[in-house]
Amino acid sequence: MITKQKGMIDITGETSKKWIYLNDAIRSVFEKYNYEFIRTPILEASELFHRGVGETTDIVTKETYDFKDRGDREVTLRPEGTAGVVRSYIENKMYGDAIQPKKLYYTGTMYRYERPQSGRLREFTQYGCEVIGCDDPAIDAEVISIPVSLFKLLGLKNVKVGINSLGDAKTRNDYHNALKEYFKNDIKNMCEDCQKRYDKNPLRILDCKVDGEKDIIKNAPKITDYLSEEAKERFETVQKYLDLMGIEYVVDTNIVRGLDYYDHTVFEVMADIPGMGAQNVLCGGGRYNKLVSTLGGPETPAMGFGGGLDRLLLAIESSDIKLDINNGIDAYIMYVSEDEKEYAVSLNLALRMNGFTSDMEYMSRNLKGQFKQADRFNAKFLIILNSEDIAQGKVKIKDNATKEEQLVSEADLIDFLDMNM
RNA sequence: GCGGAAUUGGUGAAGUGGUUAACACGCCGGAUUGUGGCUCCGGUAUGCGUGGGUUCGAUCCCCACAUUUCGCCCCA
Repeated sequence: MITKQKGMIDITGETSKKWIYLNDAIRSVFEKYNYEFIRTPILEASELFHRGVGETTDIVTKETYDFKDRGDREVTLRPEGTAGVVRSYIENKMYGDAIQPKKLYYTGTMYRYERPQSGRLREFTQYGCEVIGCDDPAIDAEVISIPVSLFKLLGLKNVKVGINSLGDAKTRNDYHNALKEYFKNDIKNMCEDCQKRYDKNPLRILDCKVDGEKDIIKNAPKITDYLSEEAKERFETVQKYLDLMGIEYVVDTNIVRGLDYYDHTVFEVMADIPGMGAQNVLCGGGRYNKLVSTLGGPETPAMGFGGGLDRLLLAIESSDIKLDINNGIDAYIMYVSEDEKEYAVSLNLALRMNGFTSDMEYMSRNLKGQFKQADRFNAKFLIILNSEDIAQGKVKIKDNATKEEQLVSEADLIDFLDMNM
């Protein structure tokens, strides 16, 4: 048997209904925020991610699906959404568009070669947005509010927003050095991972799961102490707008994010939901004012976020949230004889062309079986064909809730269904 | 990439080195000769993750691989 690839999933049955519902909900929220849909390729030049996401990030060094195509081009399956959108922004010269800032949203599959577990797949679906061409802190707050609105509308509780500011490049550099200085003498007593992080990314030491509770980490310098006056004021303004929108958040100076391009505001939304395991970050994002120029475009500030659709679905399911999924068809057509079946075939099409959701028997079941099938489809009306009725130009319709039956003439059938739907 | 656990039919699952691998749900049929959802009865076909090995014989023992899952790393 040929099986699916590791870390990739089939979405079927009940799950696929939830999947579509979530996609609709996401689209609807972005449209209310006046974002424009953008679709970019899944396959991009490898260089885009190396330059964009960062040469030293884990995502690029050990998680990308890199390969050469038949034309010997170095290509990569996108591990995240932002780089491709920014590439498109530059390539299509969107900085010249009349409408600014560009507010773009996307959904699509992303690929990371990781060891899969619950909530972490090799092929996963992300939704997200990018606001390019605007440095207003109110945009930071708007972007943060999007997933918060989405989760609220879906009925998700126990979600926490954490925000932080990474400042500009100088701030990060100063802080980086300050941390190294601070941990210099004690790093040898800390866990193996921390020792690796010390060289690679000392910020990561701060949210270590092994040493995280030790005083040495708790008393470490905080990045907010290294922010310039402007950066600090900017961060406070973002918080002011969040307060004005009534969005609850905590300032968590340990939020770092794994992509190199972030500066100033960064944020995460965590699900505090049992059964979510270690993969409890539902979405994350931040400002990236240098990325557009890094990728060869004009100096252009930008802000965005990405969220995991698969994780959102997990969160919905483990929170026992009932989504308002439209289950059930309008009519199920039942019959026994061949001439009734012939009538059923044309009636079925007529119903569909008139806007009803309908289906009919195809498995040659007996009537009892057809009733069961109709119940499985949650049919509102059962149309039970009978040669004698048909001969008189009538069909029998049974309301599957009230069990009332009545004969309706062929000509009145559509009107009857319209009135009773 | 590192460490642990798991893998029996459509589903949930018992079980054993040896003729037909429980039980339950589901599904199909019958009682009910064209009106069901209760009940009773019957049926349910390439079933023991895949490939090797040990053995007279393997679903059960051994090895490898695959997939899933939990944790780490990291992240959505």
